Amino acid sequence: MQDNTLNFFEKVYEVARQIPYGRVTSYGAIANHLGAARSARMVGYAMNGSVGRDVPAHRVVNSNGLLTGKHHFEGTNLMQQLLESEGVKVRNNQIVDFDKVFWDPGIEL
DNA sequence: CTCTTGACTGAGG
DNA sequence: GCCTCAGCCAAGA
Repeated sequence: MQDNTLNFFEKVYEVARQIPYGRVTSYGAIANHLGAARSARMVGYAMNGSVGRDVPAHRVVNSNGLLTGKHHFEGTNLMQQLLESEGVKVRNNQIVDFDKVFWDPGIEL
């Protein structure tokens, strides 16, 4: 499905959608894989449109493993619940074993 | 075209 | 370890 008309947003969706169960990644990692390493903010920005798509935005966090985007979810801890539901432990809006659950699109892809 | 905003990141104190 | 500053790029008004 390599649509030649892949927009920046859609590219982000494609990668985020491939995040395996119980794994997470960072905006920079996705952006880097897209070739726009300096566009990590755009990745998060694109996630705003991820609602209504098959994009598990709750699996995407910042480089610190902090759930920066939890405010964009419905509840106050919905994002955390989703992660914990997948086996990802979260502590104070931050992923505990971030190094272990981290998923690098440039390595496993 | 110009300005603002933003779910980021890395470097410096 | 914590806080602050600057750079980065894309979309919307």
